[in-house]
Amino acid sequence: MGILSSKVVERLSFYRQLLLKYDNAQQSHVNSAQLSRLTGATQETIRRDLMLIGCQSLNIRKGYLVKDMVDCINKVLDPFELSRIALVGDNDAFTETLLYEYENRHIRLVAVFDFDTVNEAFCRNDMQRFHFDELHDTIRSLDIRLVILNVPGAFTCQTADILINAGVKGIINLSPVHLESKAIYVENLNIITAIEKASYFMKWRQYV
Amino acid sequence: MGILSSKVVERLSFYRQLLLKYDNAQQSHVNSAQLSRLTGATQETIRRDLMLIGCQSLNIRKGYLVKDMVDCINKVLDPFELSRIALVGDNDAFTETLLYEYENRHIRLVAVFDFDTVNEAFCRNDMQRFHFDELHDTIRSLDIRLVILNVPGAFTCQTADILINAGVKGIINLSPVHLESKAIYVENLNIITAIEKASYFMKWRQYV
DNA sequence: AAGCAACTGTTTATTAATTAACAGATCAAA
DNA sequence: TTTGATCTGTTAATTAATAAACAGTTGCTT
Repeated sequence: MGILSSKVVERLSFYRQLLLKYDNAQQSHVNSAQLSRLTGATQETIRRDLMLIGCQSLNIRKGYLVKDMVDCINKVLDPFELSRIALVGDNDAFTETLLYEYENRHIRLVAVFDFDTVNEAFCRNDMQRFHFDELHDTIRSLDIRLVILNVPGAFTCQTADILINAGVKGIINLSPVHLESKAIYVENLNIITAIEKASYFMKWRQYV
Repeated sequence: MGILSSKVVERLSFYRQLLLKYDNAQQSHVNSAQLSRLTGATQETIRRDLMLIGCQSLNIRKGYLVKDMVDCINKVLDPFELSRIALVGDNDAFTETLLYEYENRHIRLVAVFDFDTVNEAFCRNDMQRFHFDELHDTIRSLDIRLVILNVPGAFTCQTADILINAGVKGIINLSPVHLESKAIYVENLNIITAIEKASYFMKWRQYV
């Protein structure tokens, strides 16, 4: 199977997030119409996405088996081995999410870097807190490849340099300064752009 | 001029963020090749975007006048009147960004809601801190239409309900539970999806 | 003032993504 | 066992987005 497009990967991630809740609710099957209602994607898009990853319905009248679909998506999205990630610039909501809500055995938050002292509320033996000063050395010694960067824009570039220099290969950049790199993978989630986009479409669609 | 596509709006926001730094650096002109290098978009895409909003180069040999381009983008992206926004679930980096880095006279952070007590570091007379208990009443009395939702997934839906009920017309959802609404504008910036996407492409592009 | 170089503005072509359409398979009910 | 409703899997059509191509204009240089 070849590489999938960015949009397909996004949707697969989204389907799985929904299905994991479904699974807990003892719903054994799901069809494309139901998924369409939950996701906003059309039925055809969903079936096509599943076709691309070789996920087939075994019971054509009831739709897809939730467990099967999750397994198929797991095979595509989960890294081969444990991926240790770090959060640079604290955010209680993210920390809580990554530690307690995101139960993916293949991806785990192992370090949080901040200026502040330790926040006792979020301490586990498999997750440690560090001061910014320890950034380079800790990233290197823990062999962290993927980092969520959540610092004010004034620190974005210098922090990114430290990270790349310490061996990081992917940055999810939540800071308001756009990062661009050919050497590593960068995903910019720019809050300023999000606000301006929201304002624009709220104006046009006359929600306001 | 008609409504622009989501991608064009995103790029315009991005161009402006770059140009505002350019402007400070006393660079009077910029051409599409330079912008292309900074943004990753092709020259043609950039020229086409600018054409769409009626932004023209007055000096065809030097490229676009930075000031003019910013003015053109302002006209398209900035709301007619002051847009008061709120941050629900604190995040020091975002608060700092929105208060001190994002100097847009048309969009202003006026309220932060959190469980914690006041963080003295971020207090200004035009921005106030509130407890979650005050969410509904404060949103309504301050007439806030756009909110950044930054809470753990367990609280996403109930908080969104309160917000919508209080008159909010747009939510930028940073929590790990997808929101979908036909009544209001929703922009999901899902950190779980971002992580899974990054892992996927890092694997395929062999950055790891 | 003539010629050249640089960069835009716009049209046309190409590629990507989404939606529509429908044949085929299978389960359920009568 | 037959009929029919339902939902998939896949191909074809449409739409959206990007990239290429190039004519046209202007300023700079000689």
